[in-house]
Amino acid sequence: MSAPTFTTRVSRWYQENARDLPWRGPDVSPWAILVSEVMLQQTPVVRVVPAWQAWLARWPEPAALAADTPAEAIRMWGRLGYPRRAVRLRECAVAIVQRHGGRVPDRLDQLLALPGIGTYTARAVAAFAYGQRHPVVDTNVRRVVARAVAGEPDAGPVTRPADLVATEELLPAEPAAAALASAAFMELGAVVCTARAPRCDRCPVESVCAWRASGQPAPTGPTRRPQRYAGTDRQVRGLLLGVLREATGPVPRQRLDQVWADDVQRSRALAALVQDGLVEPVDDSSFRLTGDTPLPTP
DNA sequence: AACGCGTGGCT
DNA sequence: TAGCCAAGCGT
Repeated sequence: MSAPTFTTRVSRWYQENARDLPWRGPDVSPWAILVSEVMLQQTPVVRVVPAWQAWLARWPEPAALAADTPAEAIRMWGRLGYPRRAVRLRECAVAIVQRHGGRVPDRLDQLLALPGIGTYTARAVAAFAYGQRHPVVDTNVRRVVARAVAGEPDAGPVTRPADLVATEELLPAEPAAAALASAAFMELGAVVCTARAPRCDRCPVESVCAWRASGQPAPTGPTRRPQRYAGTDRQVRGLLLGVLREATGPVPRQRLDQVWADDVQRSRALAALVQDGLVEPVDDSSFRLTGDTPLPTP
């Protein structure tokens, strides 16, 4: 398999089969793309679409979000999960205003320095919002490259420098074509070369896939320990936050006490929410989302 | 470097 | 049914 063949096939497949996702439109701002990338960190596309539209209708540019409270960001985040992302996204907007005059930066190092923006998201914004030639490597791309190029059933759990190098070698020289290829690799991993049940009969590179050629071996070695949820602090945090999100004023501690019986665990979870900037005490007996203000009396 | 961090749909 | 999983990041 040559890289041009592989990349050309996947790119052509993408141009004919890409899902019509709203952040892929022609007039989508860098800020809107950044917001989509943060929301898509560990949250499925179908749940992100409506949240993204509502978020941008309310905060069409970074300065608007920066001027609002963390509490409103947490509420708008809804049930996308990992609500620390909402707080960081607002902090990101503040940093964009302070450091970059309210415009999303186009330099990789400046993007990486923003809160909540890591290796993947920085490269995704640079490529998809600004058309730069950078390898954009997420879990889908790692899996596609591991299978099709290396012949391995799956990639490692984290992005390593070697993954960036391997993906960079697949990119066309021309920046716009490289960005399109990155989107195409991600799409292929998301809808065809999936983790559980790959649809090889619909794959544009089945005939050149190293994993397919070697008989599609199953993964060996230690499988990653599955993430538990029931009974964890995360579940308790979610329950506490659910109450605070719905509240219109300070929430008495007694009401929070009702969401979880174990005092030690509940207190630990609440303290962690405070530590993470999601929640703050109002006085010695009540709490609210950070910066929340009571509804004005009509 | 492994772990903590939400949520809901799918098999 | 109860895991398993989904465009990661920060520590």
